[in-house]
Amino acid sequence: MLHNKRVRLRFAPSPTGPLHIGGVRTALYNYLFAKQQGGDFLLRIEDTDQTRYVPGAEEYILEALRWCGILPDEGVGVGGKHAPYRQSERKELGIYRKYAMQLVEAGHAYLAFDTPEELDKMRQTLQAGGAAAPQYNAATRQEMKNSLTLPPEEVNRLVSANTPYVIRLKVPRNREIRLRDIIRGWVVVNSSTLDDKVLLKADGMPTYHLAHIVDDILMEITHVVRGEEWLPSAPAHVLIYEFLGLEKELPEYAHLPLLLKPEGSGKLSKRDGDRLGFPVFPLEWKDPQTGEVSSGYREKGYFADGFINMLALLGWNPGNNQEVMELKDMVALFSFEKVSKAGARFDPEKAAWFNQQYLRKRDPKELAKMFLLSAEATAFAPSEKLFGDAAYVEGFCRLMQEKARFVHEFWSLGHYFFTEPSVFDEALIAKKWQEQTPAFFKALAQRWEAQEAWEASALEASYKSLAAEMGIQASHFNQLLRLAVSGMGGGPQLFDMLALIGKERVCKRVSDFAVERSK
RNA sequence: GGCCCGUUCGUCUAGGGGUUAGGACACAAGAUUUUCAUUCUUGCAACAGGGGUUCGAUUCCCCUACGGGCUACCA
Repeated sequence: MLHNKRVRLRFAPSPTGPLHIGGVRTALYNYLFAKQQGGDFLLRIEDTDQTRYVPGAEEYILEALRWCGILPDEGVGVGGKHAPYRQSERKELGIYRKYAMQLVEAGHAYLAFDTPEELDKMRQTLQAGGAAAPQYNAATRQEMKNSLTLPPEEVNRLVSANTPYVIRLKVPRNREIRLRDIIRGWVVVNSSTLDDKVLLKADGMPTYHLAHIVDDILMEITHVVRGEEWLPSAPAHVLIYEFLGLEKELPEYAHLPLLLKPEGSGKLSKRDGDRLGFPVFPLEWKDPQTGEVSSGYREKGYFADGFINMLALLGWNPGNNQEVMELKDMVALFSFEKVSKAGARFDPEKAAWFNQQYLRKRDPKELAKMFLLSAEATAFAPSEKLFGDAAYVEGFCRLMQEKARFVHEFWSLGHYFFTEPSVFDEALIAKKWQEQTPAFFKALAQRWEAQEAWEASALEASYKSLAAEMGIQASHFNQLLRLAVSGMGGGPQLFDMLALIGKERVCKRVSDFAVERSK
């Protein structure tokens, strides 16, 4: 398994629905390693099961990867020298049947004519007889209807009569199969526990087991990185390489730990969806059949880079305590040796924390664009010219990004920057109210009306000196002042906030508050 | 049931024969910020259990328990 060749990895999802975050993570690890090694990352679509095909799923996968910044060098959507990259199209090339027949001719596979009913019956009788696992294997294939038990003339007759048949792998009995996994080390399995896997289905389509190997060989894939659910069948895959005489082409394997349901037990599934209160999909998805909508990280306001960062660390770590890192850092630091073996549940709180970290790093200009697109902003924008003031909106975002975890929180945190506060925290007023409040605030409004330099430090200075002149303790009024202007008790730095909101509105609100509340 | 994989704070994890078992999220307390959801400091909190091997095991081996995956003409 020496690879002097160019490193090539692929992500090969099945278009049976939206990609969930476990799939995104698999794609990410493939991408990270490929890029680190200066190799290629390809996207192949494994649509060999016509019964499970879901319209829109492939487009979803492409868009999700694009949103995440996991861009294929080659594959569906970008093309490349090994096109086509969709297995349903590759089937037309006849490659899968060719390899299957090669195995049959070498005596490593055979034709099986058993109908689904006959298979059912076999499994039932085996189970009734107390067999541990009712499998089509070396022990049972002698009892079945296949090219191993039927005379050659009969096989020929059935084939020319267009009798449906599948091609099965002839798994030898009692052979030790060894497989090296980069993450898990050597995995040893006795071939007797494997069944005679179907390689080519009756409809002429290959199964996953055949298709992915044929394509990996043809596409010169060097590393197979996939979910742990494939580990049990990996020995069969090794056997196929061997039977094809291509042991030398055997890729390196890395079976990734699964992403577990955030609560309860089992692997994270597409069904979990919003039941759990947070998305399991990168993008929103509408089921074409049921019309049911599942939320996505993008639509929930997560930044793609933060999302990817969070996902990368679910099962991998860079070997130091660094957590916040960009894609290029991950590319530099990635290694399969640092991928953990056990499945991981993820913590929605941590996901939100990552978003907060990325929100802090964002340029307020970019945040302003996002904020302006939010539902509240678009609702108020037509009637409020402040939304058109780029510097103002940017200043607002600069203050908000220190407070929020998501852009969509900006509005509830700071709507008073754009609209007059209508709801006041009465409990806080009751608690903080001082006898001199009306007098002080009226005087303050007057002084600020005449304020020349409308900036935070100057405001603070005049505020304090006025209090001193009136012989009162300024700090007792701080929160009330904030409240008079915003309606609430918490927010950004007080004088920064007043500075941005502006003289006219601050003075009016402070004065109105004094008048209203002294009644 | 069978086969395979796994098991360090509540969660994500570092570590690895001798450590005060480290970090992050969450939680709690204190500080500062005039507010606070920020920031800082501190605290809480883990090697599944039992046997070995060893001077010494959380680390290596075995067993058990628990968890997960697979057991389709699905991927």
